[in-house]
Amino acid sequence: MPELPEVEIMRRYFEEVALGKKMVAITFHDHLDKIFKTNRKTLTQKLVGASFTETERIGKYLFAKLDSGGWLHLHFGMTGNLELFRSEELPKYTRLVFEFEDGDKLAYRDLRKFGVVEWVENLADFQKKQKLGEDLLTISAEGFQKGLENRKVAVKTALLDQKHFAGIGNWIADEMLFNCGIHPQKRCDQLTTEDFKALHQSGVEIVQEAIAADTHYGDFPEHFFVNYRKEKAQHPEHPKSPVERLVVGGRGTFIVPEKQKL
DNA sequence: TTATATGTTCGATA
DNA sequence: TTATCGAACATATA
Repeated sequence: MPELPEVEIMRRYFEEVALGKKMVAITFHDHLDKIFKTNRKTLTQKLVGASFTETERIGKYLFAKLDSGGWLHLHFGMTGNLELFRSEELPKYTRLVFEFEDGDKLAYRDLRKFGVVEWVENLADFQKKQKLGEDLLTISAEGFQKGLENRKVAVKTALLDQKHFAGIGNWIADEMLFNCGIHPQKRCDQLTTEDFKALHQSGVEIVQEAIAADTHYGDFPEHFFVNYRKEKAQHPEHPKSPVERLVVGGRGTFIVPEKQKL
């Protein structure tokens, strides 16, 4: 589910349902423990008895501050999300539950277990160590260009790299490249300043619109290219140029050949 | 049975 | 030392 817009939507949801409420227990439900980069014992010590006081988001990384010190970092991988519940039965694919004093329970769910839950002391240090760039919504057009212009890799591959600016994922990258009429395999260092400007603007617009529309995967504004993001789909503006699938940087990539040429 | 999936990391190679 | 590439991770669905 989660690229920048959906993580932002989850951040807002997290604020609504979890902020300011004391945790009375947390329970773990991943026998591999792969998700928990901080061990169970430490997580329990940090969380139980504490409350969340505020949230932050950088790209696809969500953080919630603890009144006991430090932050909880949540990453949702490819298939993670949050769900408030009160029933005895766990929501499907629940890996961690936060139990609050008012009886609410918040499930961290993640089918494929590519997500991460961990405690971090300090956000700036974490960002540095993780080589996590500035959020796409706040980086300047110049900063955006700087992160890309000298790279020799395919532009799509560079857009997915989180180290210069953070938040773009596979469908947003395709959406931006379609909007700008740029072929995903074009090398970064072949692009013009106009291209970089257009990509930056397009990225910000897509993300803002997706957030405003409260978009979840499979539920996008009608004019988004992602709705035609499958092999042989016919985009209304390009009826004679059916959508083609390529693999770029190991990721499935969709283009309208007539509009995006190498 | 094979291919694909919204993300990131790690080891090999240049 | 840095940049790039491809495989790997775990699970479901078509």
